[in-house]
Amino acid sequence: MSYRAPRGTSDVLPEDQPYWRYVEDVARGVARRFGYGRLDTPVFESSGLFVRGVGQVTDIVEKEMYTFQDRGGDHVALRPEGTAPVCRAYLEHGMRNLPQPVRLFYFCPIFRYDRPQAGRYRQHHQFGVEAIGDADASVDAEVIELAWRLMGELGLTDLSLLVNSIGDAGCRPAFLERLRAHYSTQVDHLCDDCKLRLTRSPLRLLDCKQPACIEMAHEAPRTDEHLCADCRGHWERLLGYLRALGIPYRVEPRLVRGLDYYSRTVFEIQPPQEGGQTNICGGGRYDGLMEQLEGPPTPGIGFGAGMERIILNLKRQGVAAPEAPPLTAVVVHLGASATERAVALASELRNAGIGAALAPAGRSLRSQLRYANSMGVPYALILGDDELSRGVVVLRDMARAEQHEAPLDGAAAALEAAEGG
RNA sequence: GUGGGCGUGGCCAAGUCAGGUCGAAGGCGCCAGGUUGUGGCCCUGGAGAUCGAGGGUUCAAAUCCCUCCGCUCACCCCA
Repeated sequence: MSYRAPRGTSDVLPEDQPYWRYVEDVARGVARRFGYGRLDTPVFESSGLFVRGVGQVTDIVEKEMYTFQDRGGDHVALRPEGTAPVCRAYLEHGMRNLPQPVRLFYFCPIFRYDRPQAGRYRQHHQFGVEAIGDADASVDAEVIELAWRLMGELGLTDLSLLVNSIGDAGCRPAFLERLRAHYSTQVDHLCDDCKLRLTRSPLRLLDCKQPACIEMAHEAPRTDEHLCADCRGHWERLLGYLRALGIPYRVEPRLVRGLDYYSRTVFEIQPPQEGGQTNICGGGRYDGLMEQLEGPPTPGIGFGAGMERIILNLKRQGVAAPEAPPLTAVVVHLGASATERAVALASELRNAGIGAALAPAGRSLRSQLRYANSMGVPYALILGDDELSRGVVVLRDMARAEQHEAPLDGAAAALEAAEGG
C-alpha cells in the first residue's frame, strides 16, 4: 500500500460516525442550554498569534506547532490550541461591545507535532467553550459546571474533577521565587527536565512525574497557600459555588498546566483508567491573554475537551452511541425495463423522505436479497418485469419473511403504512 | 527528542525460537452457485498475499544477519 493517512492522523469511518455525532449532539445541546453560541475560526492563523498567546517557551510553541510560510511569505501555523483564535476573533469583531460575558463554543481540529500514542494524535479534535469579559468566580463555576454536565450527559462515570488556583500576575512572581528557592537547595536530585524547568517554567516543577521530583513537590510551597488577597477571595468563592452546585471536586495543588496564559483557576477532568491519556478536558482562566494579543484588558475562562479521548472512554465504559437510522428499503430489480423503473422508484422513495437504495444491478434475486439482508433494512421492494407489467411491486417484510403486492405508484405510501403498522 | 513491542490477503491470524514438507493454514468479510424469481443458518466454489522494504548468509529464507520504513505502547507534553 503506497499512501496512508499521515502519522498521527486517522480516518473516521462510517462505523465510528455514530460516536462523533453523539458527542457533538450532546455537547451542542449542553452549550446551547448554557447560552453559548458557536464560533468557527480558521484552521490556520498567523504563527505570531500562538507565539504571543500561548507563550514562547511552551512545548506547544517550541516543538509542536505545524508552521510554514505560505506562498506570499506569511508565517502561519495550523491551530495548535483553541483559545487564542477565539480571543483573536473576539477582538477582531469588537465583541466587547456585546453584553459581557460573551459565551462561545467551538468544535475544531487541533494540530500538534508529537509522537502519537494511545489517545494522542497529531491531528485531534476538541470541543471547547470560552466565556469572555467577566472576571467573576461565578463564571469559572459556570464553565466548570458546563464541562462536568457534558461528561455526565454523555454517560461517562467515575470521573475526577481536579481544580487549582495558580495565582495571577500580581502574586505569582513571588510564589515562583519561593518555588525556586525550595528546589534550588536540592538541584542534584532533580531530573534533567526539571533542571531546565527551574529557570524556564518553574510552575511545571510541581507536576513532574519522576519519583524524586514528586518527593520534592510534596514539600514544595503550595500554589493555593500563596495567593494574594484577591486571588484567594476568587478561589474561595469558586469552591463555594462548586459546593453549592454539588459538583465533587478535588483540590490538586500540583495541577499547573502547560500554557502560559493561565491565571487563577485551572482545572482538568480525568477518566478513571490509567495508561496514557490522563485528561479528557482541561481549561482555566486567562485574564492576561487579551493584552498579550494587543487587546484591552479582558478576562476570560474556558476549556477544551478532546473528542477522541471522550470517545475512547465512552467505548471503554461500554456507552453505546445511538446509531444513525439505516436505510428503510432496498429496491430489488430483475430485467432491464424493471431496472429502469426501479431507479425511478428508489428516487421517489427518497423524495418521500424514505431511505432507499438500489440493490446492485445484474445480480440474481437471491443475491440482491442477500444484499438487502446485509444492509439490515426492514423492507425489500421487489420489481420484476411481471410486476412492472401489472403496475405493482412486491413489498417484503424482511424480519417477518412476509410479502404482499402494493401499487407501484403507491409504493411510498405502502411502505409508510407498513412501517406504521 | 528517548525507550520497549510489533509488521503474513480488506480485518483477525497459524507458521518465525530449532531454515527445506509454506507452490503460506484457519476464521471473518467479499463474489458466485446450491435448478424454474426470494435473504438470514448451512453447504460448495472463487477472487484476494511482491510473508513491511532493500541488502546479506545458504543448495534452500516468511523463518537467520544488517540497514531502512511503518505501526504501536510508554516517557515527555497535552485534549
